[in-house]
Amino acid sequence: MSNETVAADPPAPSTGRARNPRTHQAILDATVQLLGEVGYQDLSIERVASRAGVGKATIYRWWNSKSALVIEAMERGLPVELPEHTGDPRTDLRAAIQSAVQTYAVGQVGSTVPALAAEVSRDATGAEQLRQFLRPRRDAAREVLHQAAAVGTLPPDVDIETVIDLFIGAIFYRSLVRKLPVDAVMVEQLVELILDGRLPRTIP
Amino acid sequence: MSNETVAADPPAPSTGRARNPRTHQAILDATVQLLGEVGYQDLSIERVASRAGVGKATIYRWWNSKSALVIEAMERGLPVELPEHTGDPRTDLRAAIQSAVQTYAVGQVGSTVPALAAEVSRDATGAEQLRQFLRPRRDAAREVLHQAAAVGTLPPDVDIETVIDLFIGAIFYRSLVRKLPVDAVMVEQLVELILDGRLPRTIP
Amino acid sequence: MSNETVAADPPAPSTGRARNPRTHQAILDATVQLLGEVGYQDLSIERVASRAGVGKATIYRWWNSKSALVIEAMERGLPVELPEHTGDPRTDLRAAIQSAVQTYAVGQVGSTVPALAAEVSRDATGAEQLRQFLRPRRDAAREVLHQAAAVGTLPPDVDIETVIDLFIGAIFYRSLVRKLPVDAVMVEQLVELILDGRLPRTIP
Amino acid sequence: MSNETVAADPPAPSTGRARNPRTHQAILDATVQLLGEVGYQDLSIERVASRAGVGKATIYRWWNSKSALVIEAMERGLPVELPEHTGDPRTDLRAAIQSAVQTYAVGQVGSTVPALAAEVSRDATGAEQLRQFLRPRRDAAREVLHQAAAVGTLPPDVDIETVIDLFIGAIFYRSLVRKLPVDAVMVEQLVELILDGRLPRTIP
DNA sequence: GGTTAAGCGAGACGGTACGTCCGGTCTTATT
DNA sequence: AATAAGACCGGACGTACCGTCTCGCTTAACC
Repeated sequence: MSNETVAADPPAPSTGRARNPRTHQAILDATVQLLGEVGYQDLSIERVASRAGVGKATIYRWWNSKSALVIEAMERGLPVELPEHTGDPRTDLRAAIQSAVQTYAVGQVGSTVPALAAEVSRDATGAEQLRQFLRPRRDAAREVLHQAAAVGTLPPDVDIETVIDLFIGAIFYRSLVRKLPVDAVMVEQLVELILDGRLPRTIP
Repeated sequence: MSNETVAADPPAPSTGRARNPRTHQAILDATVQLLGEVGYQDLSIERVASRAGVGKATIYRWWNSKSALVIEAMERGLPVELPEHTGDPRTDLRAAIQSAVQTYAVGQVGSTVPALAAEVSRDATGAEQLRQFLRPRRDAAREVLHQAAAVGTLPPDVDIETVIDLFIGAIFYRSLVRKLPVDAVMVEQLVELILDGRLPRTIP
Repeated sequence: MSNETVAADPPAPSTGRARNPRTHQAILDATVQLLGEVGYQDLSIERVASRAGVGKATIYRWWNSKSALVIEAMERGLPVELPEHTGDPRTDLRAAIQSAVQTYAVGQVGSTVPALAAEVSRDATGAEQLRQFLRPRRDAAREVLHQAAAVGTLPPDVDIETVIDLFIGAIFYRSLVRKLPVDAVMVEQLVELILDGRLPRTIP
Repeated sequence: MSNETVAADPPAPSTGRARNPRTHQAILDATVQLLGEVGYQDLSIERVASRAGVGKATIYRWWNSKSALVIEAMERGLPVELPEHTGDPRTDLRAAIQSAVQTYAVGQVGSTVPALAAEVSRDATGAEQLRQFLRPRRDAAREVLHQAAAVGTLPPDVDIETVIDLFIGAIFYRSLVRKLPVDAVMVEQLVELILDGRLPRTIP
């Protein structure tokens, strides 16, 4: 269901020296480190190579762009944390939404996504890689909503993908575009919107 | 209501020659042109200067970054289109949402916003500029929702800003991050969610 | 009289598989081809290997430098053409000088020699290889001059090596350094200088 | 009579900031230094830039190849030493030949010339630059031989250019191609050849 | 209305990074 | 054991821009 790798590995070579796994891990590690230290914009292939003790050409051999490298590095180095499943729709949905807040409004991943989105805007392959990267982040939420629909907490024909876009989009947009904090109140507003159809209210 | 200029004008010159308006317009025009031709990523100050027939230093004198230049150019060159006000909440909200779709999912502006969001993530001044740029885009929606709350279509204590984040976020995220189209169905889903508390449903 | 091979053969293999003659010929052939197509400067080991269908390491195993490879390739692939011996000193000397013109001012070999000379300037082994490569080219001239001294056309104590340096040097320098053509007039001037002690004259 | 500059300066810019002479001197100085330290082959534009404290692009702006840079650096940094003129043909010719020995068989210039000759072999512009670089080195010799022809020591119709090629070629070829030393004996052999028509003899 | 400071074009400049090529060395599997 | 294939580190290539800095010219603003 999830992709194995995001990188566009060149056609499997039938002969020749095998790919050195240590080298590749070093590159991915260096990428994650630099992402945390200087951010996506100031991360250069040259610095990754130097940090990893690797030739630039080795990086270009296996990844054809900075975005492809960063996506794979984040996949392996910053895995999605899956909250436990209780079975109670409200509890589980709240956990899923809080997980999205963690991802987009707190962690390293979120602040990198706008740059990736911008970078792949003229690159169909990159766009697909980005989609595949985001997919597992949505899986937990999807499962929770499926469960809720199954037990009747949500209507059976609810459009789950759009519901997910609703709360991830709100968190993403408020945090990364408008640069405003996303607090517990907003999480609760989103939970109530989805489970109760109650629009967000201001606190009196 | 909106800011006059986004640029950080240098210290007021007590004497000497004044800023040449023709030069500035040429720079902004060239920026809008290049934004359409090559996109934000490949737009360089050097190309803008060359296209505008202007020295690079003149650009740096009046704008301290590419993002500041682009924001001002978009403000002046790609003004927000304001749909007319009918007084019917459903009609007006639908128009406001469609306007957001136009902005983020169709036009030149939307595809630039992720890049701006990424660029200003480490720059408080830039973040404020971006917020001010986005403000007028929200104003129409805010007014519609105020009106709806006034006539009782929405609860009086509805959190209008969060409602706006909800539908702009969903459109923005689906279109620009997930690179999926935003169609009329989704617009209707958003209208019904806000006015009827009805979660999005799949089409049977 | 001439060396058998210029290459620094690795330590004599006491056991194991022997050097593959087909492979070696393919390498030398590819080298001669590329020398003609792109010249010495742009000839790379990588291209030779690819053209010959051979691994780079195989080349490095048998030749320790590009110059060694090229020298051996030219020895085998572009052999010196020896003019027939008539016994008449003037005819034979003229033929020897014309042969030098062919070598240095017309063929593939000459234009490679400056590059080799430059390359081996800090490499004693390479210098010796270059000397050995050039030796057979001098042999014909030496024999002609010996014969002339024997029959009294030249003084018995003539310094034959220096005489050879004189005419080869003049041809080499004018053609390859000054990039000027070497014509029949100059050949005759050299013949008369050596046999008659007549300095070169301008044509009236 | 001599060229003013070898570099292919871009068309004189009528406007804009003036070329910084200190920067250019620093580049030429660094080139001469590195030429002495590592030789032409291992001299890279990158090292010159780093040594001179200069951006690579600045070098490429004014010189379009390594050879053009090196030629101009040698012209300015390793000027030809002119022996004094006595009026006696034999003395002056000996001095001119010894000067050629200094240049080609001892100094930094000579060992660089084969590399230059090789590099410009497919480049007409470079070939012309090399010719112009060599010209002043020949001027002293030319004047001496003109003088000798004027006073009757040489035939009036002597082909002076070819005579110069003869002795420079012999020195150049023996020293740089055959890697043999050029001693006082050879100088005397060349003087006697030219002034007396006496072929070189071996020392008994 | 003459003086003068600033605006301005052009572009030089030191840097950083780009993406590519090649040099030499080293595995790996094949022959 | 020699080889074809090719991964790998490192160094250099020539180019594009960055943001800053002169130049010399032009022109508006103040005396």
